[in-house]
Amino acid sequence: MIEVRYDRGVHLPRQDLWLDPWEAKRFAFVSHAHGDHIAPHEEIVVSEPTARLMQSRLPGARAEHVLPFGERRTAHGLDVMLLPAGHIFGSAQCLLFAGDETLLYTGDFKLRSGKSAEPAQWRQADTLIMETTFGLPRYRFPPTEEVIDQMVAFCRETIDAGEVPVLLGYSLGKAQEILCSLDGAGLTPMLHGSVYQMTRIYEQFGQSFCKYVRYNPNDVAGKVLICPPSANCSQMLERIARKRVAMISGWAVDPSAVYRYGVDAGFPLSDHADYHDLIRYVELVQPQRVFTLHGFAAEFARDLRAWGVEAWALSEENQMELHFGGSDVVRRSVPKAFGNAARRPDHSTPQSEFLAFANVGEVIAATPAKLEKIRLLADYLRDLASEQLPIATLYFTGRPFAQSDSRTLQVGWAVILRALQAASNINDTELHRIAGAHGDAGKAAFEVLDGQTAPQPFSLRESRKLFENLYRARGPSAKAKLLQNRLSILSAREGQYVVKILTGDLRIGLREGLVEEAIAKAFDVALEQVKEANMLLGDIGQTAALASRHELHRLELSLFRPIKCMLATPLPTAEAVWERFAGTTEQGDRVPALQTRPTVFLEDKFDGIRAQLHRSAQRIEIFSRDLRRITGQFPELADQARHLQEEVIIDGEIIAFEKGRKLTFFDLQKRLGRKSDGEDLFARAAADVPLAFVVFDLLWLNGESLLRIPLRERRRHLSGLQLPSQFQIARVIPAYSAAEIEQTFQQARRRLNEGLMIKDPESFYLPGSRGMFWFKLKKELATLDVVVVAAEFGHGKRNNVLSDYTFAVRDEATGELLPIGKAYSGLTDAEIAELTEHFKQNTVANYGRYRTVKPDVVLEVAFNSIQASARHASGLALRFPRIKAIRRDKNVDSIDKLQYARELASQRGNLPASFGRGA
DNA sequence: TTTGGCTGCCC
DNA sequence: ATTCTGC
DNA sequence: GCAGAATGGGCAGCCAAA
Repeated sequence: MIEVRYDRGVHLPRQDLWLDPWEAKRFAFVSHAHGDHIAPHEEIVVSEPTARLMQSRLPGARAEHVLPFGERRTAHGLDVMLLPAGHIFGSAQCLLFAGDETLLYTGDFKLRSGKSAEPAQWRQADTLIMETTFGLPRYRFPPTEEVIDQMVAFCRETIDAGEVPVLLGYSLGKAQEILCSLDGAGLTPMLHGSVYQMTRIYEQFGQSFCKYVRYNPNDVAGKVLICPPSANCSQMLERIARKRVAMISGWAVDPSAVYRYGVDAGFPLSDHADYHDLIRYVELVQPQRVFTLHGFAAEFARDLRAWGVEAWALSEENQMELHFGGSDVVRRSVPKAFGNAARRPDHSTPQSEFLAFANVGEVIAATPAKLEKIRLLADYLRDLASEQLPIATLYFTGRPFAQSDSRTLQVGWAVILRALQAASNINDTELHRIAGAHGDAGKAAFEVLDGQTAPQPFSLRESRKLFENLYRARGPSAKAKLLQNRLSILSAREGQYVVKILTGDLRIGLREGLVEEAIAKAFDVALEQVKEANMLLGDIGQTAALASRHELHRLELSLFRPIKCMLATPLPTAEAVWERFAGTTEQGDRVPALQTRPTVFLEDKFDGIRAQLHRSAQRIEIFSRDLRRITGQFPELADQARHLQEEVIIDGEIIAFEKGRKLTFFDLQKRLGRKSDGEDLFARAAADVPLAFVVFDLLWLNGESLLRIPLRERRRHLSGLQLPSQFQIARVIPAYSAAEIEQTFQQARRRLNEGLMIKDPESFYLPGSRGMFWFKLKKELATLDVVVVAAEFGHGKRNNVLSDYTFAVRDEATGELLPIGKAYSGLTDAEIAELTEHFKQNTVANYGRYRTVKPDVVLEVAFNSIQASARHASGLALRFPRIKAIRRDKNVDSIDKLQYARELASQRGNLPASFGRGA
């Protein structure tokens, strides 16, 4: 019999024919236009409509065997016939004649006749390879007319109730089927942009639809909105206050689908065969053996075997008993072919996956438009095979390992430079000239390596291996050696991207946030779902993998999976804070109507480490702000948490704390990076720097998430907890005016705390969001007038400007100018440009990227605290220094004196300026 | 054995 | 941490 | 308003040079 294999697509090795392969192949049959895997194939067999659909958005030459339906033809030496598959417009099955044997491959198919696809046909075949997305008996779709009637009724009822019906269905195929179904119902469909585009393409090919309009946010009333599933929970839909959302999908026969998709209703209108039709199809084709693909392939094959038909599941994914078919995922989205030139590898090193990755990075770097970046990345990710997808996705966040992976490489600039030098054989001065000239490790790597290496193909899997080996190697020398060995056999572009990942900074104007958006776009899933999954997994690669299989919904918030912190937006004054609340009150939706004045919750802002503690009866973990597990750093707190009565996730701040003695962040820091191996640390650390856990939020209580109840309620639950002695609840003070906020801020400062947190009592806990519900008020301690004594070129886009200034105060005793800190932040690009010019003309000594300058530019520098330090010659250093202003009115004779800075430093707790100089 | 440089992680 | 900038 | 880029001080741990 015809040999059939599976390796990310069905392969017939004797015929050297691939059926819907995921990756570029020499010769392949492409069943329908959902596929985005077409472009790279060298030679394809397709139906005419599919070819035309492809041609319309994938111009360019490739060898195509365009075959009519129902006629036996020869293509590439093979004897084949295409039959309509009924899935979407143009979808085809492939019947292969090999000697006196036949094989029928269905692709995605359905038996019921749809309104926008050719009805399916069939022939007897010896081997049947069939798509079995809905291969469980419970997937039995009701009669189509019945479903359509229900759907129309849903739309009518929704409109009659003054709400907007929203129907979710894939842009290509399903949406047009919906559109046809609404024909004659007296409803006006309004199409989401992507649906609109697809529909227009259908029309170009002669399909006609009922009257519809394009999405217009101001005119949704009375219309039926048709959107792709990804639009659910999107901003576009959020804006429509009164709506009812329905998912149009075969999965809707499952009653839980409504909850899983987060919609109001579901209608099982499917482009796939249901269980009954799958069985019927096997009866029609009368095969001697069956191979099943996608969805419940293993289950369906088992059922067939029970009926006496020889049947086996083909793809490995099927063994996992998914609820969602892989085929739906991988092939659903429609590709954009433009801008893919980058994916064409350099011909010098063909087949290098890593080069393809790097080239995509280059194209993304080249466009400033965010949406374009997202699109480019989505196109790349969508094409990747399941093994490559998680790796490349991770790299686009600039990480060699997942965020939840605690491994660190210990490879920095020094190691990279050493490896670059050895790999390229250039001399030290030349290396430093190049490194200096760019101020960007990646660019320097490119220039250093260009033409100096003997590139070999580098797969993504090998790249992962490289990072793992770099981790394992002990010591900078060993790491540099390892890196050198690899760099010497990479192209310059690949070397550049290896270095970019090592430095943790791709600098292509795209980071985790946009990578999440790209995942959502690539696999047509909701952005919110991607973000939540990424947070819970702590692994964007895995997130992408799950998204590609539409399995994100399986992830749930749970104990010991850290939640991203809710963050606060900084504001400079109490008035500015109050405006945010008072301002929204007038529009009237944030604060309950019964209150005449808005209430805000005030808490002291503690200067410690943000921490999230998860506690069950069996286990306790503490996570840092970046979701790193830091339980080992605070053993006594973890130990005490056992005495809590409940299962909780609490959010708070770990501070250095001892009764009667003010401890600072500085004290706390001494405990921070400590290695925890053994009980001795327990006693020693605790004795050194005693701790307290100040709790200000409760996110989980006895099996239930509290994220989506108001802060007010969460606080109420929190106050009911019995806390161990080293835990304390942050005091909340309600306030009703800017004056009260200011007064409480001053009190917080007197309590030696950093400042004030101002929170909306009605707000939910929004993980990872720095929204308009939490604010922080933190004023500068004081400002110093200082003079710039040295300037440096910056990095990245500040490569060619002197953006980084070292500044000094005057030591009265000796008359010297003593450096006290550095800063760039606070100046606009224009000011930096101006100062660059000035310092270039007033350079005292030029050391390349660093130069001392004539001390004549006076800056007003703000900071939050000042303390003794060996970092600068003044013996003092500033915390959070930033430039307040260029004091053009001052000269070097009127800058602040060292003595004054010392006084500030010596004040207890660095009280605010008003307590110091009396200003 | 001490010290300085490097790295990562807190703010 | 802080701040600015482009989308 | 958000995401990204570019920048600050200071600690502990680790390795390699002194």
